[in-house]
Amino acid sequence: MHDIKFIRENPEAFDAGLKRRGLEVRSAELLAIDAERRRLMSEAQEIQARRNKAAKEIGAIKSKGGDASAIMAQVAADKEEEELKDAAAKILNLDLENALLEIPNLPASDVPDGKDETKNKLLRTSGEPPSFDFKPKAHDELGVGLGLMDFDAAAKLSGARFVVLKGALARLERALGAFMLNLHTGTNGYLEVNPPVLVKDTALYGTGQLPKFGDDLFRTEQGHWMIPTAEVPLTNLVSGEILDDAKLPIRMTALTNCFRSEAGAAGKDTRGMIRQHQFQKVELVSITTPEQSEEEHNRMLNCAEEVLKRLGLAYRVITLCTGDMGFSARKTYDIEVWLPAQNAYREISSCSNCGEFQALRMKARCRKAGEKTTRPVHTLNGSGLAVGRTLVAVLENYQQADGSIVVPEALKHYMGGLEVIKP
RNA sequence: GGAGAGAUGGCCGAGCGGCUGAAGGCGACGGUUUGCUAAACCGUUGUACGGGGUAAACCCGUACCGAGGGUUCGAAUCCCUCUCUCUCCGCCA
Repeated sequence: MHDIKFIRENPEAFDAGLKRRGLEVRSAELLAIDAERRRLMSEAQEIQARRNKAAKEIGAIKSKGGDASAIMAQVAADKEEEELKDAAAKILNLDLENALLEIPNLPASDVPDGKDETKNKLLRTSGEPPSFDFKPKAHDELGVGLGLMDFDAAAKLSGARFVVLKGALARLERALGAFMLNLHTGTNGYLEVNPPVLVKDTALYGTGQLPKFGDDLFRTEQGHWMIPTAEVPLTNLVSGEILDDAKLPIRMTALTNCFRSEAGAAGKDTRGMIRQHQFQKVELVSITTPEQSEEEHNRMLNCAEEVLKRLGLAYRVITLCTGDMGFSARKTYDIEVWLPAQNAYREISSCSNCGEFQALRMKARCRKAGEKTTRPVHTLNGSGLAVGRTLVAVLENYQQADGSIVVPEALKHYMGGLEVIKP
């Protein structure tokens, strides 16, 4: 959420940021509401101060057995007026908040401008796509061929966009999750967290999925929402807190299932495991001071890249342009892994710096020891990595002509020493 | 699911409808004392919003004692609703 004070002091910068996102300018409209609401608030407060004083006088007079009816009449009139102003101010406060909640974060100055993904900027590539002396198969063909990946069974149980993994592939997914978690909790220094995957509205408002994107989520009959990413519970862990600057950055990681309705993706990636309603993901979340967040963003990106390097997978990193960034982000790097069967790089991680945007929504602040003023923290999140898509990448990149899969060196230990997955 | 108890500041804990932003204790911070440590003593110690101040410091006002309503000239204190926590019973991975 945006700080109305910032908009008050920097209306042109605010509008310029919205324009870069391809949106209409809003500062004039917001500031008009703001001015009116502040006027009403201070008027109501003045009356309240008067009433508080009068109430004390009444108490004093009555305790001496005197007659306070004159003051009481005045107070009654004041009260009526105050209630009117209060009610009006309350409505405007809500109007303002609702408007602010629906406005996305402003892009950082170094984010490339552009309407859509065609304007994203390549940052670097790493590794060589493998060459095959046969036509590489798609991961779903490989998995089904091995008899260890079953979309029909999943459809029977749950419908489209689900999968059943068995045997060595089920284990491979577990191995990938464990491998990533070990890397991040070990050398990368993240704290492992096992959070709920069902959360309340407030958590989703905090990270920005609500109020605008409820359609992308699953909701239980009891009113819980299923998390679309562990970013939601992990980041909201600091909601409402005032953290000591010295304790930052806080780095957390979690392996969870993620649930997405894929409402807007009808017909997209219908084959295979690329786009599922339920998938596993290892998430990285950092909570930092405002000064630290940019450096932390790069660090996080490196942590995610390290997973692919150790798995020996080719990838590239791109900086998303203003038009392709998510709602809460001020800057985002995507990592795309090479998929031989698609002959293309496909997204496997997204690392975003949200600046103070989420912190303002969830009232997460920090403070230097000994200082009075609090500041909103900065929040960052990134996939490290999407486990399901990593499994897809391993299958396609490590496939052999006979349809068997070589287990990457880094995973052998997790696979109980298994070298090759074959039927 | 049934029955009961509770929710107060960083923590513990008191609180008659007005003198309570909130006693007391602990912790933390600053200081005095001290060869060092310990101890003792003194002081400070919430957040947000609005206004003032170029800004930091600071000053004024308002709100907040789980949340939201209500009663009252006046509510942490009375009433209603909700949420959460705890205990016991049942069920259960």
